[in-house]
Amino acid sequence: MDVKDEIRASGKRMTRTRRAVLSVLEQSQYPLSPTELYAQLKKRKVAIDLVTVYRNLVTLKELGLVTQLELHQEGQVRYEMKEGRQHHHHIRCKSCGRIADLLLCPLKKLTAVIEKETRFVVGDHSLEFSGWCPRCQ
Amino acid sequence: MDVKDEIRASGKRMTRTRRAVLSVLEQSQYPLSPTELYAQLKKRKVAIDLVTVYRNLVTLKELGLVTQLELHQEGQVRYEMKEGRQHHHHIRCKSCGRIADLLLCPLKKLTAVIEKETRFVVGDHSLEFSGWCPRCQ
DNA sequence: ATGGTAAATGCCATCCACTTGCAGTAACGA
DNA sequence: TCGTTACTGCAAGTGGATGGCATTTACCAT
Repeated sequence: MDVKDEIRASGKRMTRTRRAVLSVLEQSQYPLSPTELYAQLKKRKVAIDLVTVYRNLVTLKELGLVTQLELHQEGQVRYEMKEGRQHHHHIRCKSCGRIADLLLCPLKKLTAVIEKETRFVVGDHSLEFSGWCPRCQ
Repeated sequence: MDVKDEIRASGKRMTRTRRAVLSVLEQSQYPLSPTELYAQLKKRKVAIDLVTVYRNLVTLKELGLVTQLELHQEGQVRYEMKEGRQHHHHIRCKSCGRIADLLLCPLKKLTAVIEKETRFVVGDHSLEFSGWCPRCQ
């Protein structure tokens, strides 16, 4: 089942703009904010409104095709394709803003501890680091 | 060196509003957003502007007296007193928004691994969980 | 191939967290 | 008590994100 079928299966449609949004996300090396994504689309001469970018991101997130993340102190949200990638986290450079993937997740065993400690049922977690990238050190 | 002295030592002043902001933060059981803090102050009949709350929080953070945190998907920032409390994280209820402390931090040993993997120099990290609190399960 | 219907879009206005400018006020050391 | 300057309050401005609504368009049934 490819992306188009997944979209159709939920009663959504594969539109010109949605295709463009997916295409930019697929080709990006790092998670994009709605504004950055919009700028990329403009650069490619795609006619689209920023509002439509936002709405498409919401839809794609609901469908589980993209992951939404918030990086510490950035004050904006970012999206990346989920597509086969396994659960991971990020580190962001405090100086230039560059974002890199971390392939580790140290939290798998932690849920039980937290549930015992707090009596919460644990859902998601969010973990990210900031620091200084090789170029900015 | 008490709080007032720390403030004075940096050339700042201990004003009526700053005292009130500190007092509310000290008595809160959980981290407060600027708006919540403002509401608390109003309830106590403190004459203060929301802008002043924001500016005081910036100052207190710069002085290292309070910690700023952002909880996943909340779209706002929160502050809590640092005052002797050790490094910790939080869990937030997806249903009612209640926030609880986690006394653990599993990341102490992780810095070296990340620095090797990414060649970043690691600064801070941010970790929080969301889930369902006892009352909302 | 075409027409109907509901999803999707674009444009507009709005919301909300947060910031900035500036003139007036007040903390506090001299 | 006085002078310096940090601080405050009010007003206006930013920027990310959302909501309303008329129009367009995807796509399935015919």
